[in-house]
Amino acid sequence: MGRALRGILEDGDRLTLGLRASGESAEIEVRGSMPVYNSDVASIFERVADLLEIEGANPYRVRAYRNAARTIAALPGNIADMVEAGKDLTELDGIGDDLAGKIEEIVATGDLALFEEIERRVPPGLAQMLDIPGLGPKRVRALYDELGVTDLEELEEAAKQGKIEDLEGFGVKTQQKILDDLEEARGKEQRTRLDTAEELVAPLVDYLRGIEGVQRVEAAGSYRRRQETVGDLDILATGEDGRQIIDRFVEYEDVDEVVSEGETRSTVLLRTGLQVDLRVVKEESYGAALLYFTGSKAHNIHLRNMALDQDMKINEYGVFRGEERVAGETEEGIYGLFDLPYIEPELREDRGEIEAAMEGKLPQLITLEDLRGDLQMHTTASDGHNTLEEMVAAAQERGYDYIAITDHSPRVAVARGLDAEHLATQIDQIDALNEKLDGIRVLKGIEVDILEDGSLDLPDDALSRLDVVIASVHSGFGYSRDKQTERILRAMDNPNFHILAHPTGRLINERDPYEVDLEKVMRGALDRGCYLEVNAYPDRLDLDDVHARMAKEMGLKLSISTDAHRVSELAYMRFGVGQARRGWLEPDDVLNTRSWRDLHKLLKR
DNA sequence: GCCGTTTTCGGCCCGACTGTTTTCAGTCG
Repeated sequence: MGRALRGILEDGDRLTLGLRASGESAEIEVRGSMPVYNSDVASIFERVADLLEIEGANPYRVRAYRNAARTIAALPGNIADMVEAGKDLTELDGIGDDLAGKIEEIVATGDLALFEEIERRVPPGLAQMLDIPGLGPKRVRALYDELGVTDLEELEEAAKQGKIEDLEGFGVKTQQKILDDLEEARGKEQRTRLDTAEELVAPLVDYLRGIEGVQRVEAAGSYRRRQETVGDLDILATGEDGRQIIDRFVEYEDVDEVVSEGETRSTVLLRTGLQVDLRVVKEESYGAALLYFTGSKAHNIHLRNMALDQDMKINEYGVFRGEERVAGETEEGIYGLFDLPYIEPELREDRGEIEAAMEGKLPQLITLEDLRGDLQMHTTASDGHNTLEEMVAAAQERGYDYIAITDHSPRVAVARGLDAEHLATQIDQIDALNEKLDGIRVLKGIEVDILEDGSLDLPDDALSRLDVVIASVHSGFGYSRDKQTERILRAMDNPNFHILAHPTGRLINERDPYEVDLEKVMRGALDRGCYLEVNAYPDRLDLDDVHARMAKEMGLKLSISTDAHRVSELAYMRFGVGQARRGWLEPDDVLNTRSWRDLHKLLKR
């Protein structure tokens, strides 16, 4: 097995499954069948970049590896399949002849000779030291050269012995900070889910707006781009006296530690450990600062390069031609300078949005208001917390034209799934309810389990009575990619199957997606007249943005549904819409933007 | 290592804050 991939596979299911399938030694089985994923290639390139940087290599060469890693990680399709199909990899952003060759090498061998070569010169443990805030490539290099530190353990040892403070460019404070950060890293922090971030942002933004002299406050960064998780919160405020605003900011009651504070920016840690960066600019720079602080970094760099081509310069204060300030009040004004329409924050990932804007081909992104119904929710009949009537009342309040009630099937025993008999009872209840209702239609549905062999967990004659059949995988997460893919396609063969729910099964920060060939699943859905779901539940967001876009490009329509288990969760729709927008989806790409009449036609197979 | 309506060579985004520096390097976003 490739050395570089060993770390990735070690604790995953793939290795175990390979063993089970063949009964042979792991070495042979894994080498013969081991697929290479985009994340494998991206992670090798990232690690090469880290080590090259520590080595003091040309920074632009380092950047080339990072750009390539980013490009590959964001590809909807599988890079190994592209190699197999003989596609020209140099057509990808930031991939030239050299990197194309290296990708082919990784796909063919699972490994990269260059990577092993660098690892012989630079201890690989040094790369982890880059994750310590305040330690960059130069300092890591110095720690290695001067003290012989090669990994985090030795780093801690050196700091405890007080060896670091004596190094040139280091001091007592730096040494103590390293110790503190190592301690904190043991608490294992991860990125914060978007819904958690929302809870923290709202009161903080309120507080900032209440500070004297503050004109505007906006949460920017990945939060504004509606990324599924945020690494930190970037908040922009406008006002004349930055120092005064920052003095009040660091007094916010939830601040645990002030990392830095200056005239225009400050970084603090909240008690949850979440980092918050506040940037204060004058009102005239609002647009430029919002653009800068919203990112993504790649989007900004792209724009700044366009500015350079036209002898202009973009920074967080405005756009300048020589000394003259030519824009900066609004984001629209800055985009307008380049003859571009406004680009929505969710698109700003440098995944082709600037090119699309130039050609006038930006998508008209779906909004919350476009949705006319919600196609997945649960009631007390299975594992929901509210009754059928309560869910319907809440949906009416949201102004929906229809909702689908989709309780679990029997297989999900913990959820007290409905058998055919209980389902029949619910069908009668819904029929009776619809008689009385005005302005909303309750669709009879189910979230039926896809069993191990790809059959569905309820008899066809029960399923055929329903308006909407959502099917999903709740077991057999460890199946091989091929087996999982076949299982799902087989389930879709059932003519009652409408929508595949949470298609990868991932739980953000908790469970990785199961192995499945999504492209094949999507192709299969297209062929059979089935659809996939963007599950809006903030722990799931499944499909994610990249795969939602992949579906759109294949012409496959998706539903956006909350999977609500209580009335309050119907409001999760905003998270699903955020992912859909990041995936470039327009109203027409989404099933439940349609009237029930039109949706009903689409569900006929 | 990539890339090209000015370039196949010579560029490659830009500024704030900290700590250790006495004029700035390193890091970060």
